[in-house]
Amino acid sequence: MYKGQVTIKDIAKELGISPSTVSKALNDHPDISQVTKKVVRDLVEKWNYKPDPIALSLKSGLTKTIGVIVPEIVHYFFSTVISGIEDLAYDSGYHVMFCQSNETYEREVKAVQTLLSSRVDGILVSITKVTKDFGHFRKIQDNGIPLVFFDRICNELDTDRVIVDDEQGAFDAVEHLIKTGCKNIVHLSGPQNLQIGKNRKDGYLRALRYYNQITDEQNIIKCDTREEATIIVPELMKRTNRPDGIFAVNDLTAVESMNMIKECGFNVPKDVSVVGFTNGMISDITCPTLSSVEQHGYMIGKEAVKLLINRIEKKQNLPFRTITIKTEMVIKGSSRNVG
Amino acid sequence: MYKGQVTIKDIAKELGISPSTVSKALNDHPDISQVTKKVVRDLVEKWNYKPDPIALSLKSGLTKTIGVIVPEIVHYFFSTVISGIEDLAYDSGYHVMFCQSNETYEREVKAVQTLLSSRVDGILVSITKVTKDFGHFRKIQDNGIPLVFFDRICNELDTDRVIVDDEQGAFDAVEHLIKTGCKNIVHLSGPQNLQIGKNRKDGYLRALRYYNQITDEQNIIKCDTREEATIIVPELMKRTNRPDGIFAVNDLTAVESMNMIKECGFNVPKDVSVVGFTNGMISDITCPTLSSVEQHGYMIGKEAVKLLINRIEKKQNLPFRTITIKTEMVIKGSSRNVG
DNA sequence: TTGAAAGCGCTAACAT
DNA sequence: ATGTTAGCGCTTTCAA
Repeated sequence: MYKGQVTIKDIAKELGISPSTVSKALNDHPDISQVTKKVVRDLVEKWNYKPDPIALSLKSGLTKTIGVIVPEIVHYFFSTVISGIEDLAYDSGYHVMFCQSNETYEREVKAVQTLLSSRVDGILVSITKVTKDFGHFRKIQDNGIPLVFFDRICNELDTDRVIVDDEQGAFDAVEHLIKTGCKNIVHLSGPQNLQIGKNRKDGYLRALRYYNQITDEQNIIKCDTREEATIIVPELMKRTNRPDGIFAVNDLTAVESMNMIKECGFNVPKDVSVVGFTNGMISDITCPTLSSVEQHGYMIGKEAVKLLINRIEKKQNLPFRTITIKTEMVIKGSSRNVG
Repeated sequence: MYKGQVTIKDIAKELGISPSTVSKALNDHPDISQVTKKVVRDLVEKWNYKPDPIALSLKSGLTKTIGVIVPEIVHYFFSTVISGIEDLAYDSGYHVMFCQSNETYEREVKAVQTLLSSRVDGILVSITKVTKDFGHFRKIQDNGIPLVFFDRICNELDTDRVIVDDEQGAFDAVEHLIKTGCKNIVHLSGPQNLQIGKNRKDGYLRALRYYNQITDEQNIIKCDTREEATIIVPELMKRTNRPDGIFAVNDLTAVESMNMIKECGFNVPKDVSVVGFTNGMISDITCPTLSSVEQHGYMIGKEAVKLLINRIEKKQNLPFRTITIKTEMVIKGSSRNVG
């Protein structure tokens, strides 16, 4: 406690009443007379008394804090989700504690321990690309702490979830490529242990089938980082059946693909159209600008918090819910325009 | 408190000893016998007892939490700083609570209140572009809470600080431009109420003078966002004394400048060299890649936490320190190579 | 060597 | 309408 911090006792002593009367007055308890309430409130105002949240927590067992675990905040998508989380959480009277897993399993486990040990009231998680064991998340549930997954979810646990309509988003992206003339579309895919990786691939495949294009396993390549794109895309461009469209699982991979295509002497979008996923800041600053699937990260963050706080504050065992956020195909310069 | 959470009382009861003995045993108090300590530790292990941080906080008055206020985490620089903060803080047994000011004064004030009301042990701040009144920060100090500014500092308050050697970084950038043949270098500057804006301008001017180039007020233009660059750079390119070099106050402005230059029909770096500041992720994915000044955000975060924790844990009134982090000119594709 | 009791700031059941 | 008391989980004198 910081020196000089006013407590309920100080107020009580000054007013010559008991601490509990002060407490009740502040909580607008019906027992307390209007005059007393007024006197108390005035002094509270004057002395700028603020209840100690620590003491409150000790009494209630609640910390009014929610924990968040994300892979990396450098990614535009996660930073927008975090903004959504922050805004709604603070508006709802909750604090937020962040941990980055840095895409490693060990850090993710450690983050869970950290949040658990600081007694957060609930936890929001987007898992790493490499998480295959979910024991640490089960521990959260065993502790009776509400858990909500967003974007990169875990299917093995019963929880609330907020997901992006990845399958439809991917379908829309590939449909756009097909409608603008692409006949040989490659999908640079994410890891298939992540649901989002699978769903985006499924959307890609559904679009090809829907428009009677041939699906070819050779056209689905695991490639979801800049580094991988640097190696893989030049190889693609050397194929005899060179792709005329690329649907990448994220913006960064898409952008690096564009760069590689240009470096190989081809034009984007004339020779090859490229579409990314996220519609982040970088998609606006490349040349050409990158057509991409908007994910509405801010809204995902808000919905996830809403679900979590609801779970924290209602005692009843509500059934688990999964909220799906619609995507939006944003056409920019890296894909040919219709017509 | 979550149901089933083991307390010191449970341990005591099971072992038929008193809670205070358990407490002392766990804190390795010399009074307690080795046998008792062993027995206590074994049961603690077995029952997975963890002391309640809330109770600890109430006793000690310390929350082992530090608060951080940054303008926006979507910016690469701030997200790297945050990573540094997080890593060192957690390793030192502290939790971290983030707030974004979104570059507005109101949000910044609110963030201070939020952190103060959650009783953090210390606060780390990088101020907004528009902050001109510092009463909210003074309040932090009045509460006796250690405060450390980083990057965007406040000069009106006596505090510890971690800053980037912006002046030298800017000097290096402009020196590089001069040495590679630029004769008419424009500086797209940041707001001059921020020390970093001033320092980068000063470094720009010092380099020009050092190399006997003419300094011209017309060549210093307040422009530190993509939007501004979209308007300002095309105008620059229409000047009769068209610039052959641009030193931008940040990467995003630099990148947008490159795009505008290209759109006006000129080549980067042949006609105009461009250098940014931050050396963030985007500087690697543009064409050409962006030459930029590396700021070492991760290290800034670590140093800031070090300073803060030191201040929190030492009772003595140490003199305030300012740590300066060296920058590094990273030459890439947007500036001509020497020779 | 161990235990009893008080207290951190607050609330709430139970007096008065 | 107001006060007393106990207790949240833990530490820390002080007493045994």
